[in-house]
Formats: sequence, structure tokens, C-alpha cells
Amino acid sequence: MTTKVNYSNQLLNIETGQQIEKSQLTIFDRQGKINKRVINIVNTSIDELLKNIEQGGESYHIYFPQEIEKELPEPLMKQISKEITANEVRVLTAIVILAQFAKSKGELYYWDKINRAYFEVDLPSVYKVMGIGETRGKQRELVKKAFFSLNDKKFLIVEDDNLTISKLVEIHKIDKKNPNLFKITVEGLFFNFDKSKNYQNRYFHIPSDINKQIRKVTIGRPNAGVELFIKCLYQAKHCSKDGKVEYSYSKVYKLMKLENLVKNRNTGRIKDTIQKAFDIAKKLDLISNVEMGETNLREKKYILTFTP
DNA sequence: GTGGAACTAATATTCTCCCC
DNA sequence: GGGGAGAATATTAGTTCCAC
Repeated sequence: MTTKVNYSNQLLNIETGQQIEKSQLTIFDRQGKINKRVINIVNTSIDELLKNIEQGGESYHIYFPQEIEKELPEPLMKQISKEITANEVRVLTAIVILAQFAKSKGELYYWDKINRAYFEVDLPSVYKVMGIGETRGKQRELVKKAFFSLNDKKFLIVEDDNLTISKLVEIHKIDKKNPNLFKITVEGLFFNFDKSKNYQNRYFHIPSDINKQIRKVTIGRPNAGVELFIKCLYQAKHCSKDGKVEYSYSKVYKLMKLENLVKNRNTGRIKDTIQKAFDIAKKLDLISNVEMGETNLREKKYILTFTP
């Protein structure tokens, strides 16, 4: 029996780097340049980080959406930014699930003023929701590493008309008696506490053992893009009225971050990667069929039929 | 420069062996 | 016998390098 967990649309948009295009914010002005407000916050955050690095202060990475990444020089990107790894994607999912468990037990505390929620996680429960409860040391080390690297990442958050750059998950304290127990806070958007907004359209459902299921049907080193795409499919299923979803090739390309394959001279793997994502979705019993088609603009598209 | 092969790194799973 | 640590192996992701 798998329970269902609410997953915030906004969070998934940040993970896939779509937070800007999915917001009301116009990022480009009439000349096609990035708008000043966005530039300002990006530059300020970069300056702050560079200053930190120079002075040996807190070091972290900033994960920018693709539109902004493209505008920044590559050497700078290498210094300040880092791609999200598959294990980080999995740990983030695990934290969403654990946060909701904590919330239902009344062990989660929300602070309105900073729009963050506090709760405690212990690593064994992280392992459990990641489906590695029975396995040994090495994988646990990787999970721990991914957990700490999430704590080292800042994300661009667009909330209505507000832009901030902050940590989605922040570790504040490690329990003195139990080194596996962490006191953490997460961004309010994990839950969208603001009830005044359109509440219904802010979530989709994922199974609480999603990581375990994905592990069961995949082999080899995990691929972050593919796993993000699987979450997108759960979201699309939730929104779909006719039991289908259509993705243009460029949409799939973006969601799976296939740009990285091109950058790394692995263009030949694009087809296999897309196929892999569809295969996993089929094995998860999420979709039952994939058809090819053409968009109005004569672009290749995929028509996916969800399993009822 | 670009395409692609070949190499290296990361991750997962299976095997082996030792200790209780 | 079995449980677990760690080695060996399989698979895939990411990097480098070379020919054109």
C-alpha cells in the first residue's frame, strides 16, 4: 500500500529550472535583454558568493534557471554553479515526503515572517523513504553527501513579483547526542502555506515510495534529468483531463536537461536518454503508450497516454 | 570547431570471505 | 549458517582527446 504525498508545482519548477517561464514575470525586455530587476538580484548574489569565496566565508553553489545560465560566462558558472545530481533530486523528494509526515504528526513548525518551516529529520528515515533501508554503508554515504550538498545550494525563487535566492533546504544544527539527527528548515513553497492563493492548482501527487520504485526499475548510474522528467509526468497526469499529455521535442529536451549531453559531446545519447525515461515511466505503470506526432509548428512531439 | 570514440568517474548490484 | 564488510563486476554518466 503506497500512500500519496502532495508535491508542490513551484518546487518542481525550480528543480527543472522553469520557475521564470512559469511565473508572471517578464524576464526579457523589448530589446531581448534580461530585465534589470532579475540582473540585479543575480549580480548581487554572485558578488556575495565571490566575496565569500575570497574571504573564506560560507561557500555554496547557486543553481540558476537555464535562461540565466546561458547569459553568464562559462568560467564564472564553473566557479559558482553546480548541476543538481540525481541523488540530490532523490533526497529533495525524500525531504518533501518527510516534511509532510512531520506536518501530519504536528512536528513541523511554520514561521510566517520568513516563510520557512522547521522540523527534524534523522538519516535512517531518509534512507527508508529513499528505498535503501536494507542495503549497506556505501549508498548511505552517498545519500548523506547529497543531503549536505543540498544544504550547499541556493536556488532562484520567484514568488508572485518577488525574487529571492535562498536555500530550499538548510541544515541548522546536528543533534549533539545523535549525529544522524538534523534540525532543518525548508522553504515555505514546499507547502504553499498561503491559503489565500489558488490552493488546488498548486500540488500534484506522487507515491511516497517513488524513490524505491524508481530504484527497482532502473539499473546503473541514475540520471537527474530522467528522474525530474518522471516527476513532471506525475504532475502532468494530475492535470490531464483526457488521460494524455503532449510534449514537444524541445520541451522534453529542456525538462531532461539534454543540453548537457550536447555540451559534453554526447549528442548520440539523446535518443537513448529519452527512450530510457519513457521506459521507466512504463515500468512504473505511469504511462502505457507513447506516440509520435507533430506540433502546429511542425516540431516533433510525443503523445503519452497515462495508465488509468 | 565538431563528431564520435575512448577513457574515467559514479553508482548499483553481486560475489566472496571472514567472523560470530 | 548467516550477517555484514568490502571487493569485484556491471552499467551508465561525464570528460578528454583525436581525426577530420
